[in-house]
Amino acid sequence: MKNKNRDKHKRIINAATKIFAQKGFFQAKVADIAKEAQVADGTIYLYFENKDDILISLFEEQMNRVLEDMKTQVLKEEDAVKKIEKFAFNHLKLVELNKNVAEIIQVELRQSSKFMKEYKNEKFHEYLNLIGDIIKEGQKEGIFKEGIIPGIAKRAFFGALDEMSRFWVLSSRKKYDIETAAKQISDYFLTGLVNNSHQT
Amino acid sequence: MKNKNRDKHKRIINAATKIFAQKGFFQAKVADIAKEAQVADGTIYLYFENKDDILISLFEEQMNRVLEDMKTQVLKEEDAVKKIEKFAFNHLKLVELNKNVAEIIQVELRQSSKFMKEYKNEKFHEYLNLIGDIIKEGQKEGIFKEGIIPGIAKRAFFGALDEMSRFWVLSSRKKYDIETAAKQISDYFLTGLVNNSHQT
Amino acid sequence: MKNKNRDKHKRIINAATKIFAQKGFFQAKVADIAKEAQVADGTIYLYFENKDDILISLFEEQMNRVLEDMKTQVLKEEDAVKKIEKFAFNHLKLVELNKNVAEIIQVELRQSSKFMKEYKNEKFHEYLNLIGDIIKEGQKEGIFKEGIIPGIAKRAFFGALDEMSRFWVLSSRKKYDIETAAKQISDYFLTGLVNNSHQT
Amino acid sequence: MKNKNRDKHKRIINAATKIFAQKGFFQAKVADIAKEAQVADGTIYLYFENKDDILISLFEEQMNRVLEDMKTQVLKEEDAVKKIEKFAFNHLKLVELNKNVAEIIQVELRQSSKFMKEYKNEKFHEYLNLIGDIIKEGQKEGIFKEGIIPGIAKRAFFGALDEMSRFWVLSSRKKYDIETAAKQISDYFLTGLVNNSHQT
DNA sequence: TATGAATGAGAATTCATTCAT
DNA sequence: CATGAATGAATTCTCATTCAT
Repeated sequence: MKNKNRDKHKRIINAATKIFAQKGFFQAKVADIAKEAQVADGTIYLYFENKDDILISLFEEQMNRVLEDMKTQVLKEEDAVKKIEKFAFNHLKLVELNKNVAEIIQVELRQSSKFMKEYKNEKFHEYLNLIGDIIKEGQKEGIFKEGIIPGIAKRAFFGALDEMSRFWVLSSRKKYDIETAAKQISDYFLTGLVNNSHQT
Repeated sequence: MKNKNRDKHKRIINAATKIFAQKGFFQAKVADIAKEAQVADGTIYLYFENKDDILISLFEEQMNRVLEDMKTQVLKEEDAVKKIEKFAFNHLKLVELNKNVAEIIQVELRQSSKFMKEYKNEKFHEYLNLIGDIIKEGQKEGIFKEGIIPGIAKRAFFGALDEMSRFWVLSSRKKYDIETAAKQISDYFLTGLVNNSHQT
Repeated sequence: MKNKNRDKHKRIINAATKIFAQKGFFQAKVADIAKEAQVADGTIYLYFENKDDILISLFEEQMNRVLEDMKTQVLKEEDAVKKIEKFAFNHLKLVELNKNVAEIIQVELRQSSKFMKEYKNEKFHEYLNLIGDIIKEGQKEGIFKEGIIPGIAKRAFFGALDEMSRFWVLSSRKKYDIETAAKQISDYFLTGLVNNSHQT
Repeated sequence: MKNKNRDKHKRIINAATKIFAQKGFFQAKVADIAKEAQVADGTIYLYFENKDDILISLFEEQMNRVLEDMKTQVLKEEDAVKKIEKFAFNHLKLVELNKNVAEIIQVELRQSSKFMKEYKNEKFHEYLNLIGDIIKEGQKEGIFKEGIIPGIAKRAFFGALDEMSRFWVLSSRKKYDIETAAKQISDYFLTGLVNNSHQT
C-alpha cells in the first residue's frame, strides 16, 4: 500500500519533471503530466494540492538528492582548492545526469519569487552555502585571500557554473566536455585569468 | 504622426517592462499593460503582433540600449584588465538603473527558448561576445593566459555577474554596494581566490 | 452604448431567470444561461462577478419590481381589511405573471443562507414588512385584535400565500383560480375558519 | 448481521441528515457523509443507489416518523379546533426537536421536483392531508365554515407554520417561543385577525 | 488610428461512483 | 460486506485576440 502510494507519487514527480522541463511550468498542462505518469487527471490531486505544489515538491525532493550528493562528494576532498574543483565538476555532472531537473531549477526556479511568494527556497540557499563554507574554510586555512567576501564569491562561482549549464541545457549538443568546462571555471576562480608570468 | 506612433509604441514597451517585471510574462495580462500604458486593449495589437511580440520587441530594444551603453563604456578603457573591471561595474550599474529590464531579462529571457522556439536571442549573444572579445584581446596581448577558452570564460564571467544581479533583483535591499561587488567579482576572475603569497 | 449594455445585462438576467427556474441554481450551467441569452460564455462575466452574483442580482432586481408593484397596489386601498385582501390577490397575481421569478424566489432563495452567507436578503424583509405594517395599522385603528403579534402574523400570512404559490408553481396546471385562492386565504386570516353562527 | 446492516444504514441516514442540513444537498459531498457516518465512501453505495437516493430515503424515513408522531398526537384530541391547535404546536415542536430534518425538508424538499423528476413526494402529501382531514371533519361537524376549501386551507395553514419554522431554522435564536407562536397561528386560522367586538 | 465590448477556446480542479483487494 | 484509491466527466472562469464603431 505504502509502496504503491510512493510509486504513484514518484511517477507523477517524474512525469512533471519531464513535462515542466519540456514546456515550462505555465505551459505544462496538468493533463499532460497525468498522461505522462499514466494516471487519471484527478489522481494528481490525491498526491498534490495543486499545480504549484507539484513544482514545489519537485524542487524539494530533487534538491534534497542533489544536496546529499554534493555534500558527500565534496567532503571526500581534503583542501579547499580541491573542493572547489570537485564542486565544479560535480555540479556540471549532476546537470548532465539530470538535464530535466537542471532545466527546471534553472528556468522555473527563477520565477519562484513571482508565483509562490511564500515559498522560501531554502534548499537552494543550502546549496549555495556549500560553496560559501568551502571559501570560508579556505580563508581560515590561509589558502584563500582574506579580502574575499564569501557571500559574493559563492554567488559568483555558482553563477558561473549555472550559466555554463544553462548553455548546455538550452543548446542541444555540448560544445565543451564536462571535464574541460569544470577545470576552466574552477581555474578562473582559483588563479584568475591573468597571466602571472607576464610582465607589464 | 510618426512621433505620436513612436510615443505610443514606447509607452506600451515601458508599460510592458513594468508589468512583466512585476508579474512575469505568463501572469501579466495584456489588459494590464494596456491600462498601464493608458491605451485601449486593442491598440496594443496595432503596434505588436501578439503578447509574445511585446516581449521580443522589449528585449530587442532594451538590449540595444544596454549594448550601446556597454560598448561605449568599455571602449573607453585601454587594457583588457581595466575593460573587465569596467564591464563588471557597468553591468551591475545598468541592472541597478533598470531594475525592471534586468528582472525581465533575468527571469523571462530564460524561458524564451520555451515559448518562442523560433526566436534566436542574438542581442544576448552580442552582449556575451563583448566579454569574449575582451578576453581574446587580453590573450592576444599576452595579459590573459593562453589556455583560457573564451567561449567558456565569457559565460562564466557573465554568469557570475548575473547571479549577483539576480540576488539584488529578487531581494528587496542590497547587502553589498555595486562598487564592492564589481571589484570582488572582477578580482576573482582576474587574479583568483588563491592567495599567492601563501606557501603550501 | 449605455443602451446596449443595459440590453445585454437584461438579456442575461432574463435568461438566468428562465434557466434557474427550469433547473435550479446548482444544476444550471453558466453556459446554458449564455446560450439562452445568446451571448458568449465570457460575456456573462463582463456583467456579473460570478454565477452567485447572477442569482443575487436577479433577486434584487426582480424583488425591486415586485416591491414597487405591491406598494402601489396596497396603497390604493383604504382600510386594513381591504389591504390584506388586496395583498393576497396581488401576490398570487404576481406569481402567476412571473412564474419563473416566483419559482426562483421560492426554491432558490431558501438556499441563500447556505451558499451566500453574507447576502442579507433585505428586499424580502421589506416585502414581509408590507404585511406587518398593514397589520399594525389595523391594530391601531382597532380593526385587528390587539393580541396579534405582527412579527408572527406577517410570516403566517406570507407563508400561507407562498405555500399556495408553490403548489401552483410546481404543479403544471392550476386547480383553483387566483380570485378564489386569494379570497379564501385572506378570509381565513381575517375571520377564521370557525363558524361563528355555530353553537357548541 | 441484519442488525449491523440496519445500524450502518441508520448511521448513514443520520450523517446525511446532519450534512445536508449543514450544507445543502448539492454542496454536501458523499465523502462528507461517509466521514460523518464513519464508514468508507464506497460503503455508502452498498446501502444506497446514489446521492439522490440518500436524500429520498432520508425523506421517507424521517417523514414516516413525523407522520406517525403527528397522527398519534392529533388523534388524542376530540374536536377539530383542538386538533388544529395541537397540530400547530406539534409541528413547531417537531421542528425544534429535529432542526436538521426540518431544515432539509424546508430547503431541499423544495428542490425535489427539479432534481428527481420521478420522485413523487407522497409522504408530504399525507402530512398535508392530515390537516385537510381535520378541516373536513370540522366542516362535517358544522364547526368550520362550509365555504372553506380544504385543499386551499390545508396548504395555507401548513404554509403559515412552515414559514414560521423557516424563520426559526434560518435564524440562530428564536424570538418567540413555541407555545406563543403555535397559539397565535392557530388563532389566526380559527378566529381570524378581525376584532369582532369592534364596530365600524 | 483608436476603442473596448464581445468572443470562445482552454485549463485547473472537483467529486460521484467504481472496483480491486 | 467493507474499503478507499483511482477514475474522468463535467464546469467555472480567464484572457488573448478580434472587429464593429
